[in-house]
Formats: sequence, C-alpha cells, structure tokens
Amino acid sequence: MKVIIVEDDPLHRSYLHEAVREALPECETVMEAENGAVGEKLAREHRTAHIIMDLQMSARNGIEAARTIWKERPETHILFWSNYSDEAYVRGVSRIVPDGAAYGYVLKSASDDRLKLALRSIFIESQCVIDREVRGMQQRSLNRNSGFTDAEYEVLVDIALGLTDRAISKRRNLSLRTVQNRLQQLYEKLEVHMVGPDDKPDSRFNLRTRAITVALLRKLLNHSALEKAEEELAQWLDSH
Amino acid sequence: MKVIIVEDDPLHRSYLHEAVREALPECETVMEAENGAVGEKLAREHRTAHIIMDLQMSARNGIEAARTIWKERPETHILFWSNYSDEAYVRGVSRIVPDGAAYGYVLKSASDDRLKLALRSIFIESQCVIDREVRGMQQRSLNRNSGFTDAEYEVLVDIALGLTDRAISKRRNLSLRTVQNRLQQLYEKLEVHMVGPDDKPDSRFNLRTRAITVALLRKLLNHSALEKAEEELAQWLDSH
DNA sequence: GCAATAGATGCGGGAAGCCGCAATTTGACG
DNA sequence: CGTCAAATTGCGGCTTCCCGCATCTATTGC
Repeated sequence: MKVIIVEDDPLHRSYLHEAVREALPECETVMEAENGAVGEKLAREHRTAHIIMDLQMSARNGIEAARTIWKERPETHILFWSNYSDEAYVRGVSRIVPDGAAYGYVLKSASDDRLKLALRSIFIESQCVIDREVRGMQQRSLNRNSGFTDAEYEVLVDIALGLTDRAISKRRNLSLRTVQNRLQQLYEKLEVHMVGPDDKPDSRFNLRTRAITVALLRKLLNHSALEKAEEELAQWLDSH
Repeated sequence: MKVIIVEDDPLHRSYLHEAVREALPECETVMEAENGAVGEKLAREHRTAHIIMDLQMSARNGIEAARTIWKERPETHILFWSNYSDEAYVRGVSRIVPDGAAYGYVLKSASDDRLKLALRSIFIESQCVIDREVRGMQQRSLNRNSGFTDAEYEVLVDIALGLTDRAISKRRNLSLRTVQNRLQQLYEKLEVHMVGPDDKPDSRFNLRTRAITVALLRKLLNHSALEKAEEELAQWLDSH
C-alpha cells in the first residue's frame, strides 16, 4: 500500500507520517506533498488510492485537488484532515465526493487514537469516518429550517462576490425578481432583519452586506470559498 | 527567565517548547497555554515578561490577549508567531504595541534557525524582529498610495459589518455625506471601479459589497478582525 | 495674517436594492 | 387528468446608495 500526505505545514506533515507508519504497518511507501498541485501530480504518477489531504493550502487547496483526483479515479480513498469545520468546507467536500467513495473528515484537534482509527477504517475497511462535530453540521445544513437550499447558497456567494442583482440574473439565467426573491429567503434564514416588537425594518443594517457579514461569522463562507468563487466568476466574465 | 507559550495547536506548542529549550538555555521555566484567556492569566500570575503568542485561537485571540497583557505590563516581550501575514493581523498588532516595546512577528513557515534567532534577539537583546514578508506589507500599508487611512479602514470595517451609511454616520459622529466621501475614497483605493475606456461605471458590481469582497481577498479583513469588530458593534448598539 | 490644501457638509438626481401584491409556470402526487 | 404547493415572473412604490457640484472649516506653511 502507498499513502500520499498532502499538507503544507511541515510539522503536521511529519506528525501524519509517523501516524501512518504506526497505524498502517502494511504501508510500504509514504509520500509527502506540500500543496494540492504537487499532491495531484503524485497521485497521478503513482496511481495511489490512499491520500490524506489538508484543506486550506496556499498553492492549490484540498478541495480542488481532491476533485480532480476523484474525477480521474473515483475509487481513491481520501481522508480530509483540517483545523476547521466551517460549513463552507463541509459543503465543499460533500459536493465533490463521488457515490460510494470511502472518505473521511477528521479535525486536527482529534486525538492520536481517533486519527489512527480513522486511517484504518478508511484505507483498509473502505468505511466513511466523519468527525462528530462535522457530522453535526452536515445534519443541520440538511435540515430544512436552518439549512440552505443550493439556490440560496448560490445567491449568497454571488452577492458576496459583489455582483448586482442584474448581473446575478444574467449569470444564472433568472429574472431580476427571482434573484430578489431568493435574496429575501436568504435574508430570512440568516435572520438579518432584527425587527423589534414593532414591525418596521431595522434601518441600521444594509441587508445585502449584513447577510455577507453573518455568513462569514457563521463560517458559511470563508476565504477559500470566496477565492474559488472569484475564480469561477472571472472565467464567466471572460466568456461573457 | 520564564517563558509562556500561548498556542492552541499541541503540535506547534511542543515544537515551540523544544525551540525555547534549545535557543534559551538560561530559561528555567516554560509554561504553556492553549488560548489567549489562559495565557493572560498565566502572565498575570507569574509576572512573566517573555511570551510567545499565536494569533487566531478559538477562546480569545492573540491580539486581544497581547493588548491586555501590554496594558498591565508594557515592558513585556512578545513574539507573535503566526501562519499568516494578513494585513488585518499586521495592522491589529501594530495598533497595540506600546512605545519602545520589544516584540517580534515571525511566520510559522520560517526556519528553525530564524525562530531561534528571533527568540534570542527579542527576549535577551530586547530587539524587534519583524519577518521580512510582514515588514514588506507594513511598508506598503504606510505608503500613502496603496495604503489606507485610519478613516478609510474604519469605514471599511463598518460596511463590512453591514451598517448603513446613516448608521455609520451616527456611530462615528459624522455627517452622512462625509461617510459617503470616505466610501468613495475607499472604492478608489480598492479599485472596485473597473470602468472601461468609456467612463460609464461597471453595472455588474455593487460597489459596497464588492469593496468587502476585495478587502477579504486581499486579506485586509479576515475572520478574527470581523469578530472583534462585531463585538465592539454589539457593545455600541447596547449603549446606543 | 494669508494663501493653499485637505477634509467635512449640504443638495439633488439617477441608479440599485428591497418588497408587497398578483399572475403564471412548473412539478409532484393521487 | 386534476390539484395543490412551490418557484418564477412582472409591476410599482419607497428607501438607500452613489456621486457631481458647491460651500464651509481646519490645518499647515510662509
């Protein structure tokens, strides 16, 4: 068995290396990559089916890398190992995992044992192992009350990119009013209204920007999600 | 000499511990704290003048902790040790460092030697050691062209919190028009105009939200800066 | 003291956002 | 096929935002 570790922090990298050695004695080769781009390359060259992947790396982030790796070989086992359980990450990961793939999401704050157990479960038993905390959020975000439709999430990203209603309607092929409807739903779910007992809207907040603020604070959006969206936007702007 | 390490990642904590042991043999006690709150408490109890501080911790972030520590004992030597050189962090740190204090800002990506050298320079020689990369940004942000006035930064934070122009004018005791003037300057510096050769404004972007987007992408703002600002805002809203 | 420059304020108008109301389309289910 | 709910669209209004233009104030330098 060969394992690839994709992680930019050298300290964490060597810690993972050690953990793999101990948890998987049957593993004869461990390779390391310090960013997503190198990780992809290694995976392609060595046809490795076992990868540990950090999210949030400088050159190319983990979600991007995992997506292209899974596109080429959907049966690859990937363990995501991250500091954060931001909804933006969790949503990003669930969006790209192929049907039936064995994968995992473990937080860096987890114990040694938990990590090793996850390694064996995913790589040997082909199980899925999702950290309790992460799982909790997944559930919440599927729940219709507090969770967001794809449509709502999409429009959230679009306003977070700074697009006007009109631009969004062009981009998504919707009427202006529909975009605004979705925005209203979004505002409702994010509770950006803060009306008092009287029913007049709170004039202190600009709904559009306030929605972005609370999305960021609640980690529905984060820096790498924005970066990715910005890139896609730039592409769309080019092709007009 | 006593040294306190404030860092939430156990791996990094023990790495720092080792580095201190090697670089500062004259140090008889090394204490560890996993967040800013505990760090403050330790510093107060032990009257320690030598602290290594991570920014971005969950319970209480490094900038907050450093501020209260320096408020109590301005002669404390603090080495900030961070993954990022976000302008938001750099600006936050420079805002709180007392006159003449010995401090440092070293990135986690720096080499072993660089870290140890910094430790000796700051703790023994009372020098300031700022990472090259961080220093570069400091310069840029002082430069009048691309840099931001405090006034501009303030209004940036305010719109990023989702406030309306009117609310900002109330909060900062300015006329509505003045707030809008500052916004215009901000938009100019962030280059959110993107007018073509013709002079008509780009109708694809909502300037206000676009400004937030590029500020986030350029790391003028980040999550912890937002959190702090949000807290201050809540306080102000209470006191009306 | 005076000119010069930057910053603050007021006014007004065009554009964009927010949203209630109502009509239409779509899709799922029996 | 009929029905019902959800999503989409259009219209009209009111508010907020964006900004040019003009005035006023404050600080700096000579």
